[in-house]
Amino acid sequence: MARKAATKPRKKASQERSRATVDALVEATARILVREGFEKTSTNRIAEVAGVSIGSLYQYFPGKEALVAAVIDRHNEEIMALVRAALVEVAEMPIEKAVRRLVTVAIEAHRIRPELHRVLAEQIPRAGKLDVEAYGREVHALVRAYLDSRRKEMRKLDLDVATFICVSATEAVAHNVVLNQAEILPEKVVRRLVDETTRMLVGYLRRSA
Amino acid sequence: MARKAATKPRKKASQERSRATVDALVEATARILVREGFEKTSTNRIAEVAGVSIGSLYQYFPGKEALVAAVIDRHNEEIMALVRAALVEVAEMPIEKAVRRLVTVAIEAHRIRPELHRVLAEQIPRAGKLDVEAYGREVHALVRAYLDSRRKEMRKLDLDVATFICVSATEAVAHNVVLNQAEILPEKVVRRLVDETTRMLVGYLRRSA
DNA sequence: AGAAAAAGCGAGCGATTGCTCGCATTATGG
DNA sequence: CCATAATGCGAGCAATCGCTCGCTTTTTCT
Repeated sequence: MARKAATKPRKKASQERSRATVDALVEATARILVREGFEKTSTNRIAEVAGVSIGSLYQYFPGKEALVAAVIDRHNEEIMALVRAALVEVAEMPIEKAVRRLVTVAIEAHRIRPELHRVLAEQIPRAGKLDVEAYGREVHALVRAYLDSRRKEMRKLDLDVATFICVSATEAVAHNVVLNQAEILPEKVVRRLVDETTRMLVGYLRRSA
Repeated sequence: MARKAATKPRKKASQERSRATVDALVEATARILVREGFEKTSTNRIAEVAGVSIGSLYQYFPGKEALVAAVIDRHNEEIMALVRAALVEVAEMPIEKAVRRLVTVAIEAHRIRPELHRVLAEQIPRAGKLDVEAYGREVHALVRAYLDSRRKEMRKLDLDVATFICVSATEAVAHNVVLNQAEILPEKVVRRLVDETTRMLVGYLRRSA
């Protein structure tokens, strides 16, 4: 609180070409994470790959964690863009169609950058955890709102519990589909998994036994 | 292949008190992981906390990765013991009871050492990945075998796909229950989650639409 | 008892890491 | 056109890391 390093604001926004520098640094971080792993991701290496000096790096980022956090945020934002769009698109659909769409999107979202996703999932640093939780809460709220709006088509259920379970299950299937089989994913199998997951969720949400 | 360091077998089994040394090292690694995080987990620190010299550490473990892998293995083995026992216990039960039991055990298993589980889940090192996959395959095989034995009570389904989805969903719920809410877990809510998850899975597996 | 093997020790090496600071280069605006 | 700010630079320091090696202590076996 007291000090803020007057002469060296450490982390400053950009006005001109500095934007490019920041982008290059984040992009380099992502590439190194994917191609060399988290352990090899040092600030010196990042600067080198980005074609930027370490001095410049520290003008925009307070440390390695900040770089990695930026990569994570970028990736999460891409995913969230898909998810948000899907939830809007789905707002007026009946649950069967909606669930199918959402499950499909969940898998697509996890497939945006499989290798990066894998690294981020497997070698989590430490920071950014709060942000991830924030995204989680947002998804929960959005899905909950949809389920609430379609209450009439469903059995009596505890909205929060149902949302929690549906979101967890969907994420898990998407996550495992991308992480376990990775590259070799016959489109047929994916469709099959979407069908089955949809069946499970719809069966769980609908009225009737 | 060529060299094996004859005078320094590096990683040797134990005969007497050395057992205690190895245990102390693994236990110290776990404690540091939980209390100081993965970054602070250096071989020097591990030796210090274990009350053992670095020299001794390197007599039994080829490096930091091996220590962490040992902790992971230990933890996974504890979990697998519960899971294996549950699957035996459940072998003769009808699906409703069996699923309820398995979901309960999944949550219990994730609760063995919540903080350690969290660290291992959040700050994975790199090694041991193969072992984790091996456990995953074992669970898959066991569950698949159970489902196969109860085929008559269920609708026609692709065993592998159904197993994959059920295991993924159950693990995800258990995982999130432990990681998200962590300490504050009213027993009532847990029961509720078990009930709902069971309902979803049984509804998915049973015959009838 | 004594010798050999097993276990334990820790100073200290070479390498790497995160990061600073003084200076050079480029843009902006009066 | 030049003063001032913004941006970029990179040698190099202090700290830390993983790890070795020569040595002492303890145990085992005869």
